[in-house]
Order: sequence, then structure tokens, then C-alpha cells
Amino acid sequence: MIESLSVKWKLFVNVFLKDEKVYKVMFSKEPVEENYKSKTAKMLKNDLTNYFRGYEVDFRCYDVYLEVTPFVRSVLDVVRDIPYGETTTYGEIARALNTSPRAVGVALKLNPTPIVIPCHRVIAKNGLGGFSSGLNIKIELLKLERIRFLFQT
DNA sequence: GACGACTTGTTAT
DNA sequence: ATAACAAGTCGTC
Repeated sequence: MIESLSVKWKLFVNVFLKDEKVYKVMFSKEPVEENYKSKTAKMLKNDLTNYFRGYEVDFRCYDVYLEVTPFVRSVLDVVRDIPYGETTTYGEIARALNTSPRAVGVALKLNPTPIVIPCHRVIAKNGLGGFSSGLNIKIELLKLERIRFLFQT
């Protein structure tokens, strides 16, 4: 049984739950049809709403339904532990896992649940890297968490 | 600041 | 099985 919910932000943020686990997060212009009743879903809706209002929220208590390779899972596990308002680089994660930054980038792209797994907190060493749902969204998320990053002109 | 080389897991052929 | 690619990084010019 899949549950769905939307939270309004710059765009609508739509979340799908399966078996009380976060299954997918996606952005869209219009909200999806809401259909949720589990305690987890209600809690998540509340947490997301607060998050977009600018409050600090920790999404680590939610289970994520991951259908990915062990390598990708290990990268995402590391990313989940980046605290609110802080950032890491692809290179640092690569060093911690004894792999290459390039591979880390690919793994993050495979993250089905942005925000819940805060892949936006991973930026490039000089610059800010990419974001599969649109770089502008990554920038807005960083602003939301009041992360300062300097632009060179 | 603009290239090129190197990397390593994923994806396509 | 093999080649091409990517949300990177480092050294050189």
C-alpha cells in the first residue's frame, strides 16, 4: 500500500510511503492527490512543513525503502549523518569510504529521497556540484538551512 | 580561469 | 564482457 502526501514550498514536495517507509520524494508544480493515514506519514507531513518554515528537523528517524546496490547504500548512510545546516564534499565522503569522488556523485544521483536523505548538503570542493532534481532546488535548500557559500565573481 | 588526466561504480551496448 | 559516462578532484599552463 502506497501513501502519498504533498507539502507546499517553492514547489510542491511530494512524498510516497510504502510500508511506513519513505519510498520516493519528488518535486512538482502541482500537488499529488493526498492519500495517507499512517502515523509515520502524518509525522512526516508535520516535520516537512516545519522544515520548510525554516525549523531544524532531523529526518534520520525515518526508514527509507532503498532498492539500491550495497555501495550506494553505504554512501547514502554516510550522507544521512550530515547534520542540519552543515555540508561535506564529495571528496571527503570518497575518502571515508575509500572510493572516488566520481563514484560518490553517481551514488547520490541514485538517491530516491532527497531532503529525507540530505544529498543537498554534499557540495563540490570548489563550487557546488550538481543536483538531479535541478540545481536551483539545491540552492534553495541550502538557503533554507542558512548555509553560507561564497560566490566568486 | 581553462584544460587534461585520473578515478571507480553505474549504465548502456 | 566491454565501453562510455558522471552530481569530482588535482596538477599544469
